[in-house]
Amino acid sequence: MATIDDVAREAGVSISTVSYALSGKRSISPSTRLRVEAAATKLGYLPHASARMLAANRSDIIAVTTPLHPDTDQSAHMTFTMEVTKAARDVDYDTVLLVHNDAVEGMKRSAATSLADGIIVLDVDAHDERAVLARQLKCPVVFIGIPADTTGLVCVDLDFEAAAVMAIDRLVAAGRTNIALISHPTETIDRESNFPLRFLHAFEGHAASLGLDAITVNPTEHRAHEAIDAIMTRMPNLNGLVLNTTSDIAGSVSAALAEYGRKVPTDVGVIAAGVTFSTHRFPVPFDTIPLDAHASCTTAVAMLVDLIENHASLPERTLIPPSYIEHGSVTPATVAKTSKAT
Amino acid sequence: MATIDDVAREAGVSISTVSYALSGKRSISPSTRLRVEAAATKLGYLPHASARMLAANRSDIIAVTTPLHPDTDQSAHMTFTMEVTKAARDVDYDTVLLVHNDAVEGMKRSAATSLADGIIVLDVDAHDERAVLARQLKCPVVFIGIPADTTGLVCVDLDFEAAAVMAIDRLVAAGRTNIALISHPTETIDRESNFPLRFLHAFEGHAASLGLDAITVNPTEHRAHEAIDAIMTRMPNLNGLVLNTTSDIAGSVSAALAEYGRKVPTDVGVIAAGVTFSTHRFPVPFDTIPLDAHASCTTAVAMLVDLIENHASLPERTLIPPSYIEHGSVTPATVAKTSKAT
DNA sequence: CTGTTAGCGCGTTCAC
DNA sequence: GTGAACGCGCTAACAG
Repeated sequence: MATIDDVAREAGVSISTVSYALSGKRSISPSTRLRVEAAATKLGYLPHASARMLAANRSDIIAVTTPLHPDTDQSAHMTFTMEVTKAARDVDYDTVLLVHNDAVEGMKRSAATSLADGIIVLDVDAHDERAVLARQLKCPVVFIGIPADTTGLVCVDLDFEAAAVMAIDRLVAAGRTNIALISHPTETIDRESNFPLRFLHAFEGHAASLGLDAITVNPTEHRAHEAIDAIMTRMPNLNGLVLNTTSDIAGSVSAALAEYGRKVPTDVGVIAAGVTFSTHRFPVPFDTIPLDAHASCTTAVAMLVDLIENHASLPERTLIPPSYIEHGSVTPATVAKTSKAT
Repeated sequence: MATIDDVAREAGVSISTVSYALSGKRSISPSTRLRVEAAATKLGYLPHASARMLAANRSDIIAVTTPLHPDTDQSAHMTFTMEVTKAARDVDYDTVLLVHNDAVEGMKRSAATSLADGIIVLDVDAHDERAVLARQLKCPVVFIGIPADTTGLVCVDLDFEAAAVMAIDRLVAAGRTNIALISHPTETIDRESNFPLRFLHAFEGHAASLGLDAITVNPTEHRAHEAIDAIMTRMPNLNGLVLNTTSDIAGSVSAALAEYGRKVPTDVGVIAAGVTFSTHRFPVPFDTIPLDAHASCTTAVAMLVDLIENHASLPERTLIPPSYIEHGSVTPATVAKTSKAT
């Protein structure tokens, strides 16, 4: 409501003095600054958003594209969108949402009209059309997720490869060398969503390099039973299980194992890796290597702001090192019932 | 990149002619309009967002506040946020997200800086601080959800009372008069989230008016077993069940009933009412009276735009009539095993 | 170094 | 169909 004019009048100074006093872009004597600040507070002055955008040639808005694939976990999208928004607010940016069929058109529009200063891309496919677009836009873009070709892009993600290695190493360290992976449903893999494949390949590669004959399964259902059936058939002496899959499937793993008389963690050590959901509410909580939305989004936003404000030159790929959260679902195979490992 | 100046020069007309030709706010002779349009297309002209906002004194942006209560269903939030965004795009508005602790401050900021033309409020509590704020803001606000006091507000929601009545009537029509309601977890009720209470009260009121001694349960867990235990103890001859609860609980109802040897729909007819989730993936899909995010959000956005563009005077409460989707979980009690009802 | 004056950014819209 | 005055804040250039 109040304009910079009102504040200037109230403080008895010129408009530009108000601007400088409030932005701090030039030094102003303490006395006048205080008067200006007092006037601004008194009048509840906040600069008109569009006027500031036009004059400063910046909107302080970040656009977020979140395509909604029917198979992907809605709550995971929500988490990332919210985390980006919170991270953006922490550095004084707002976020506009560019949804699904509007994603590509929205990116163009946002860049062409200078609606947003930069763009965050979520839920990235291996071959994502938004990657092609990002290369032609002069508007800064940061991807959360890694497409197949990262040339000329800036991408942030959990180091899924390291997470897969960490999961195997933890199980092996606990003496569990008959290991299986339940990966994502086939429909997700088929879409070439990028991280399930990265995890799967790293898992198989690391297992092979250790001489383990680990097996992997991609379920078609939304519960674990089918996957566990397949695993138990091929590997009856299973004692380590890695879950890089949906919460529906992970949540029913304990029940599916129980049908074979196998318990977690005594018979089978279980690690959920590269997942956004928490296993707190599961019958048995699992050790988790989280796909930490907070970390990814905070990093991505910080990088985008660096691009916007400093025209920074950033690496194509920034991989966030995995962390390990223990919940007691991986105990040493031989002394499982007696004590914790040393 | 291209400005209105470039288009004017390219088309050989004045700036204002370009503006009128493209906005359609005044009639322009077809020949010049075509030249202007051709020039605009050729140059890929789109008006600079902040310039248009400043000149038109409208941002074509709608703010959406979505506080994140730890107990509420993330995917439900996602659904509503996305539906609002899609509905807004359909009428040429973008959406900015105002998140959680930022919700109240964000509403003030958005209104004071004219960042957004209007505000949509999601996840409304019975006593929501945002209702108080909305009354002082001159910025149009529409609530999706109904707070206790709607004076001076504009609110949209499913008619939960009608949904409760519909659920009971359906069960009664199928000859199922021993009816129980599984309501939301106590933590949600305690927060006075508004709709679970509205549903609960309508359920109890309608049951009483029909002379049924229906019972209601508020679970504390995230699965149905506890609730079913409580119901079966008090009403061993249960034959109708209404679910106005979370997807976790609804999803385990069939299993919990099975522990008492009761099957759906032969022994117990089940209706999920006022819920956002789908029961497609449940072991037995349930008849559903959906809390249709699409309908609510489309209506809310249409009303908000009406407020913004026409300063419309709208009713405090707009209740969306419930609809009923059959999945075969309510069959007549006496002929359940033989045929469908007539 | 502090404060002021003046022009700019880009569309919209009113008056001619 | 056109010229020009806005809308509001930022900032370079200038003066004290």
